[in-house]
Amino acid sequence: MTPTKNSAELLEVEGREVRISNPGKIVFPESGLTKLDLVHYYLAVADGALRGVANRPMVLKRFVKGIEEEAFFQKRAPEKRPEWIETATLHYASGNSAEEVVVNDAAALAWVVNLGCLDLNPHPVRADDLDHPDELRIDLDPMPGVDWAQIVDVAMIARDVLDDVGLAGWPKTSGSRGMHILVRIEPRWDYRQVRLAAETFAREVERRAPGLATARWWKEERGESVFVDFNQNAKDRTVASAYSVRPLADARVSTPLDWDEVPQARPEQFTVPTVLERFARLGDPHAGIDDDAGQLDALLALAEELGPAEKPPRSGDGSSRRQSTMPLIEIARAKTKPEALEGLERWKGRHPEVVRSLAPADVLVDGMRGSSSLWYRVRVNLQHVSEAERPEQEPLEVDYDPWATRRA
DNA sequence: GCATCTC
DNA sequence: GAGATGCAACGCCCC
DNA sequence: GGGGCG
Ligand SMILES: [Mn+2]
Ligand SMILES: [Mn+2]
Repeated sequence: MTPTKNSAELLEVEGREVRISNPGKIVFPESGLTKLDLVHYYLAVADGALRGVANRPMVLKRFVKGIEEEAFFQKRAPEKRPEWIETATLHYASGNSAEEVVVNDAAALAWVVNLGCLDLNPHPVRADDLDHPDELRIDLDPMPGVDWAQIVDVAMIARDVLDDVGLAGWPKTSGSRGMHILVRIEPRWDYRQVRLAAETFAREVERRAPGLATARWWKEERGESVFVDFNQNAKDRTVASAYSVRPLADARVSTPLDWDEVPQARPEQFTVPTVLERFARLGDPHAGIDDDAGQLDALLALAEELGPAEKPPRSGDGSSRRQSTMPLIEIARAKTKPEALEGLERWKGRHPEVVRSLAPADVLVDGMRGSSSLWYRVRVNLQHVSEAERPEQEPLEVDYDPWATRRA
């Protein structure tokens, strides 16, 4: 008799057999959570987790060596898969397509967790209508330095705006630093229209909460505010779904809330162990999310009323680069964050008088996705520096060329 | 994590 | 049989 | 076609 492979666990889930390889493998070194712990978590909250992903194609984000190692994305469903795994084929403007996994039951949930999936990232459409989202997603992204209280303030204002345009919002922590508000809509509008509705919504939140929230695309225009990331509603963009475990040391969960919990909630309260207990006690606050579907007419009418968003100024010279609305200079590009920040410190040393007038949000440090690896860029917004004192763009403090090897 | 390719 | 490799390539807006 | 954004 051939024994089943060394150290695998065969689970029976709703009459289907799911093999969990390396069940004792540690996924979260700090909290000690194993693969099998995560399978048990997802099965315990399956009613809620499936409400977030059922009938939706999803991108697989696989942490096959735990959260400390880099994950990879996989759009196409593995060719070898149980016959009960459902899929949907997405088509792109390029002519390419991808047959993505659709998780519709607890067994499929266990199967994707075994593949190394942690957070689940479904599209805002259902498999039976891939061109018309049934979910508008309000993605509240705090810029650096923004505290939780400000996110809550923006969320409550967002709720007022939703109310005014006749829509119901379902709030959850993102599991990272921000919040998501899900809005169930009738699948009557295409991606372009849903995104326009989301952008209009974002502009209205900014109008009602100036300084707290922003709908500005360019980072240097945002300041210390909550970015209402309307672009998350574009085609081929996904969001971590309800009850997703995020790849942070404390195993935080994107946790559905009731609106009356929002003011008191803190993201770090909701982790795999605490959400297990909470779900057993309260069930899913989003249980009613599919009972009603809203209309985008009011938001699209407002879009018409407001007209196009303010366009950035034409670049005066002949260069084909966007001209920033802000006096922005680039300081450094480097392979690592410390290297980039050293460059920033040297620059500060040379311009002490300028540093005194900089606001925290005037220093922009971004991780950039290069051809293969990550690199870092530092920019400074000189808006608070008097024109006479503004240093010119200088040669970069550190100059890393992320394409150096491949361009040759 | 796993199928697949190469030695 | 052991070891290496691939697993995404988008979409949007503006020069 | 590329930069910036996610
Ligand atoms: Mn977000
Ligand atoms: Mn976002």
